[in-house]
Amino acid sequence: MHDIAFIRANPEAFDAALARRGAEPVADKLVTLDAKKREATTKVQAAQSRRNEASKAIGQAMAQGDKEKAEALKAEVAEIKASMPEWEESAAAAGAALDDMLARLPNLPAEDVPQGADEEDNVEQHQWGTKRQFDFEPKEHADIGPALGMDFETGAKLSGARFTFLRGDIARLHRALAQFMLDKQTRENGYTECNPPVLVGDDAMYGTDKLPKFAEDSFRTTDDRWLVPTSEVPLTYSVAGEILPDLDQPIRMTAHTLCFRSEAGSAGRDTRGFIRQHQFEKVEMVSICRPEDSEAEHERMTKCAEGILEALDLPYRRMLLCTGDMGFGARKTYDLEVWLPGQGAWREISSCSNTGDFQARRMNARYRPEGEKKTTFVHTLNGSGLAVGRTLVAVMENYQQADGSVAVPEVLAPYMGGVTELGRIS
RNA sequence: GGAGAGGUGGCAGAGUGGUCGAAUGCGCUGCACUCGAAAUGCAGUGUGCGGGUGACCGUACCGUGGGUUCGAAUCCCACCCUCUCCGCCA
Repeated sequence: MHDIAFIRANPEAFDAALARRGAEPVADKLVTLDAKKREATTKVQAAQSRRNEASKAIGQAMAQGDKEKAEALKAEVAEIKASMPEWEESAAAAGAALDDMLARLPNLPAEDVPQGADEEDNVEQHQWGTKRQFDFEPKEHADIGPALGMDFETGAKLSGARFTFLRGDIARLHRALAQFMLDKQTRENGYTECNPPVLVGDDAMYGTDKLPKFAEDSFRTTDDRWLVPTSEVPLTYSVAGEILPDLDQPIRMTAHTLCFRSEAGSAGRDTRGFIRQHQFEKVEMVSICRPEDSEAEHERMTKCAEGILEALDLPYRRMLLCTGDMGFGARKTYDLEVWLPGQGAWREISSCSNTGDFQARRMNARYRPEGEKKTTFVHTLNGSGLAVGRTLVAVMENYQQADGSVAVPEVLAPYMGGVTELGRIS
């Protein structure tokens, strides 16, 4: 959500920033609606003021037993009241139109976000690790998976396309990855472990900018709740409506949850394999911080995600997303792309975004700076640390061996109960 | 799911149609007293929106949304949430 006061004061700058994302200029329309709303509101308030005054006078007149005066005042109030609905409706209509427009506008990109149309224009920041050399032709995870217990057919039998049934040590490895990530985020990176609901109401989805634009990308329950597309939603929304006392330290939360996405716009993309599922697991990081701290926090968060890949010895590169590839609510995003030798491609495994005060405005999350009377909107950040399913894919492809087995990364040993390699099951 | 009770300011808690944005207590902030602290006294202490350079003014908000009324924290309706008991249940 954007600050209408800012747009009113800087219409050209607003449109220019929006244009970087390929959006049409709207400041003019917004300012007009805003003026309309405020004009009507002022009229309503003036009428209310007169009504309140007269009503008090009626009370006094009644107390003094002056019925005549009271009746005269009542007539006056009736007249005032008659003029109110028109302006009330006008104010409400303009306000609703304004809110609706604002709610559908994406966040403005930060200044250092490169201009671009799509992922082709993202800018690589750095690479880490060395791509493994294989003395055989490395396979894609979807080809080695079935023999190891990654059962796409049973997933499809149960639930349709984009569902997978894991069985045996590969299921355990999947669990081990999640445990490992969560432990690292909590023990080393200072995030508080959370276990939030994954069914949430409209407010939580709206506040974290998943609604109204992306309703068709999420699953809805029959009792009008939403299956979260990411635990960013419950973690971030946990501070909605709050006025936080101080934020000397950012509030850092992490959770390992199921995530659900209908993948409505992705027909035909990544239909094979475990990359794009309707249901997947993710360890999420969320930070709530002061505006002046959010840039540093964004860098820190991205490093926390990178730390997981480094511990697993998975080569990756960090991409700074261009204006055309950034998500709706982000003002700046880093994607981490892991190297998949089977596919011979870099694939997104984490996305860390600074949304600035965009979500905070929607969900009214503020804090009071030390010694100040005014409240300020917080900044919110979210990042994957990491997508568990995709990390499993990366481990499979990077740690595969000539016989189709997969070695277990050393750091996962404490979680694997002595299993050092995934072999064929039965 | 059934029955009952209840949702008021940071917290506790009064208020059941008229200067109520709301008593009182606690907490917090400032000032006074003190060498300092405690105790005490005095003053202040919610949020949004609109207007004004500003002191400030107006307006809305007592779970949420409607309604009745000249006037609603207070009456009516619907919904949400919490608590107690019963039922069911991992």
